[in-house]
Amino acid sequence: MKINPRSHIPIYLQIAEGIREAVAAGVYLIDEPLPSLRALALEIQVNPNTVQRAYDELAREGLIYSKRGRGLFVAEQGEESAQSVAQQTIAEQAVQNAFQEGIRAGRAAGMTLKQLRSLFSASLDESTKQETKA
Amino acid sequence: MKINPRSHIPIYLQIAEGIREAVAAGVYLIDEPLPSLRALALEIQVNPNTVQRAYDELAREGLIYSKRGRGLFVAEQGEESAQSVAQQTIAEQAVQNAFQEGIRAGRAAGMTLKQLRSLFSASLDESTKQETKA
DNA sequence: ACTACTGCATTAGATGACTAATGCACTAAG
DNA sequence: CTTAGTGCATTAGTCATCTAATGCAGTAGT
Repeated sequence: MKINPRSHIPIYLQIAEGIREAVAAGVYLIDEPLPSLRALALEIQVNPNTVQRAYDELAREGLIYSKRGRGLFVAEQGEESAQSVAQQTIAEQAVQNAFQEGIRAGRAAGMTLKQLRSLFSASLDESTKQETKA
Repeated sequence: MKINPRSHIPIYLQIAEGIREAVAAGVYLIDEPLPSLRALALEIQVNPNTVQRAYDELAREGLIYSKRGRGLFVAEQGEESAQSVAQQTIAEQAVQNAFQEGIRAGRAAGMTLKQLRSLFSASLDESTKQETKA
């Protein structure tokens, strides 16, 4: 798993995404153990609490479950859930943060919801254009 | 001007919006003085620095200009800018920048356009909710 | 010059998000 | 029972954002 400590995206969200992708890819199977807090923390050179927070996030999503003293495991609906939601929740946080920042700025500037929606569509068009010239 | 100190929207942005609306409504005319920092601060029961920050924001947008020792004044393009474009040019860029950042992050994570639109709607709901609480 | 107003700069306090340090409680193998 | 592993709770440190306290510097009327 690759972690960028200098990213503006919080480490715990990067970790969560990494696990989510791995589960979706079938690296960890249902009811099989995930890397322990300390093991993963050691691997990516971060505090176990940060890994814990990532696992908390995934547990809140129902992707995994934990047994005290045992370890962390992929939940029943974990794999499919990870596949469908997959890379949605890392962004669900990061993307929504960006969106809300824009919304906040817009509303503070007196924009209506309609205007904001219009701007979003325009932004979407802009982005999809640029995508083809890569 | 109505200010909600308990809103999640920073006070200085609320003030900026209030001034912007007033300028757009023709309450303050071109090259006419705006309320002084302290006067406005006293009126809405807030620190002059907070008002200053609001005026800084508007000055950065080109809506107003300041003369040290004299006061703050509506810029030439201030009124029209506030009416038609203002909330749709400078602010538009800021908003679109935020949106596109979110879109970029989302697409990098493999999201579809549909998912992005859904997330945007969710963000919009979130933002409008928090606006009314207390 | 004095005075009373301006905007502005510097500094500090309050709050929230993120990460780390440390220790507790539980489980299982020996 | 001891031990080495587990997850988890508590606390603290760091950083950015927002707001306030205070003082400086410019302008104009008297």
